[in-house]
Amino acid sequence: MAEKGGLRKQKKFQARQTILNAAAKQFELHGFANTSIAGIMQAAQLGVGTFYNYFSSKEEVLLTLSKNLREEVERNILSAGADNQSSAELLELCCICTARLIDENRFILPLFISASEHSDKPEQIPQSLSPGFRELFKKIILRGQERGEFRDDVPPNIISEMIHSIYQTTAFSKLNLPFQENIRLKVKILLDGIKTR
Amino acid sequence: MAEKGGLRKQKKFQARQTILNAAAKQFELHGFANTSIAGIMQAAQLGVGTFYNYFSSKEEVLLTLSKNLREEVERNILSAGADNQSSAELLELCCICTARLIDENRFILPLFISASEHSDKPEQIPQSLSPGFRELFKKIILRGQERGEFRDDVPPNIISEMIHSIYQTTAFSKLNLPFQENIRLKVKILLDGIKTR
Amino acid sequence: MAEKGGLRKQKKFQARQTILNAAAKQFELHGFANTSIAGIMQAAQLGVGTFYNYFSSKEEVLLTLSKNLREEVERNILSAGADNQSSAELLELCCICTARLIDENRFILPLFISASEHSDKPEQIPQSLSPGFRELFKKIILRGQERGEFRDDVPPNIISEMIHSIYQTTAFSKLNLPFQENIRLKVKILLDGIKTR
Amino acid sequence: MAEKGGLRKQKKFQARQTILNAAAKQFELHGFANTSIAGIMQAAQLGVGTFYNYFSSKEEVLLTLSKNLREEVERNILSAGADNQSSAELLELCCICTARLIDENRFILPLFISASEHSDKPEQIPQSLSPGFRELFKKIILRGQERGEFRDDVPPNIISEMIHSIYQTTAFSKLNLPFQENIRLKVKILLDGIKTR
DNA sequence: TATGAATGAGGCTTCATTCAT
DNA sequence: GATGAATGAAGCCTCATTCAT
Repeated sequence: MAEKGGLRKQKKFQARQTILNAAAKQFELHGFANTSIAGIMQAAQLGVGTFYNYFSSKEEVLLTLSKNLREEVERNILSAGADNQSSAELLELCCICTARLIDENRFILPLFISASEHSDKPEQIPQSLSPGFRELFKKIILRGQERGEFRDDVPPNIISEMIHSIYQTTAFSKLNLPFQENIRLKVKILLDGIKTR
Repeated sequence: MAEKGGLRKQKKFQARQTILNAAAKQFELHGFANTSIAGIMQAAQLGVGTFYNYFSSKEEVLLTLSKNLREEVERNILSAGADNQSSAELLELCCICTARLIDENRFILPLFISASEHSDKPEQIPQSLSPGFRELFKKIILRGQERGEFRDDVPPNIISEMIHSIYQTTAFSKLNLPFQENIRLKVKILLDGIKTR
Repeated sequence: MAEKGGLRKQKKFQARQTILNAAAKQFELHGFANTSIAGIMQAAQLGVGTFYNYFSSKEEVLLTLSKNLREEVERNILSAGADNQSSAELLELCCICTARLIDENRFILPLFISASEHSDKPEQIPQSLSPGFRELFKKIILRGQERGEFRDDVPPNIISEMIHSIYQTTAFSKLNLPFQENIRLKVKILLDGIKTR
Repeated sequence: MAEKGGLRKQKKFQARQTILNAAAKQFELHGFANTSIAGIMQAAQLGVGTFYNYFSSKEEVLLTLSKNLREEVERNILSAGADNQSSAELLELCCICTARLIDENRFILPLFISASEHSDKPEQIPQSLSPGFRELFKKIILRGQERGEFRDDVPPNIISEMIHSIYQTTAFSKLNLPFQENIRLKVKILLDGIKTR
């Protein structure tokens, strides 16, 4: 009985996952606005109606996708932190680690940047990937400022926003440079810009 | 007869302008994707059909709006340049000037960033506001590198892309800080990050 | 004064003619349904509004064009008739003469055939070019029947309708045969079919 | 499950049929160009959107209607042929049989004749009903010419085109004569015109 | 009389959402 | 729970027609 329930739950979970994957794919291929629920479900090889057994809107799918990614990013970043490093080293480490994760899930980033513009229900869409991992950056920056490693004439929020912006726009970069390398260079400039001299 | 033609032309120009203004307003309020042509024309207090006497699509309106702004930005930046300044001063000046212009036309920036994602006809929408003013930034950066004022271990393209990113994302900033001040702080960090020590 | 009035009248007549010509051209190029009044007036190099100074609808233009052609057809046919010919010879002559005229104004024929199907106001469109020249054919057929030259077990109306049909459909013929020759052959069959043996 | 699928499919087929019938009716009543999709669906007592579950355009409906009829015409004609008849008898039989079928489906004929003129997408509309049944006529004519029953100074193509034209235009006849009788008389003339004496 | 900008009705099409099976 | 046909709101666009100049 429990087994059966478990199986059922698993099956349900499977369909949900199938939809999420199909949606991610379609979003990546055609963009959020140009992806219809019918399109997602066709890609998922499931009936249209099934969508509503799991989600109530396209926005919710996006939300879920982003939450998943965000959680993974955070998990990775948290596991990377160590205490005996300089704040600059720590921040660089975090930035590079984040770059790698984003690079492996590029499709989601553009979505976050612009999805709120696309949707009829912008209020349902978080402004960015940041909640969580932005916090982490801020914590490191604060640490650096407290230790006198980073300048403190600029609010930490500004700095973390600037890091954030690097990720957002580099995802669209037309320069002939790998994403992670591009990020690395920009982070170098930023770090030099905030280190106390 | 010429008078008559002139009057007509003037009125036509006015209507066009009315539509552009209404569109800008609506785009700003609801985003590009969520703005309908009917909505624009209602805001313009004109019939729906009139729209098509002036533009063939929403995309064309966006294009026009952006071209107008871009031209103004360029005009302003070009007139701002002086020769006896340090490259850092020059770059800062340009950045601040640009910030001011964008601040006064905020509606257009988000559009440029993400409009291509919104539209069924992305090919008709330029990727960003940059052509022109990005070039200017690059020129100043190069000048700085040649004079030994700026580090040259990072390609100028990367730096100008970074500047660009600052504008793009600051437009969405949720921080409790005026746009221009926000930009100013970030530019300060960036400048300190690229100045040779 | 009279001169002036005449001149004015002439000018008015000219504009009207310009519109008719432009309309004929556009009808020929794009078909009746796919031709807009704006399109006609653009081809005529005249303002849209001017159209309504001369016609009240596209249908009326078609009507006028057809009337003009019909009148020319009739004029030609009437001038061709002679009395000492056999009815068969006369009918053949008329058919060939008509073929020539239609061949020189091909554009109008397709219109007549299908225009009534296209229009919102079918009642305003004559079913065919026939009124007038169909009458003429009927007269010749009757003459032939009275003289015993043509079979009389078939109503003249049927025969003239059959002649009519030859013109209508041959205009669309995909066969590799000149229009007039094609008509000639069909008329030969028809004549042999109605001659008394 | 299979039952369910079957039931669904059946219902779907029914809806499709309903739309086709409604469309045929509307086409017949108002002509192809003057029939709107909304009109069709209103006649079908179905929602407008439902149309697009079955067809992608009015043109496709027409195409389907015509294909159906053509297939029926061909089926009937083919089953009518016998071998021991004279070519004239055979041709007459075919003509009358065709007349009957067309008479029972009058709406479709006018469409085929002129639909290409009506539509924005003429390339999608076959030029006429003929492919198939025109070929059949040609075959009979050739047979007659080879056996010396029909004149051979006129190409078979011309003759079959002439037959074709009879159907096309008789459909519009204003004469006070039943369609099939009208056709019969014309075919008599034609047969007498092509029989060798 | 000539003009052409303004208009809105009307057609087409898409798609999120519902609901009966 | 899975399905997919049905739906109609909503957007896009065209175009005949009007009217002020």
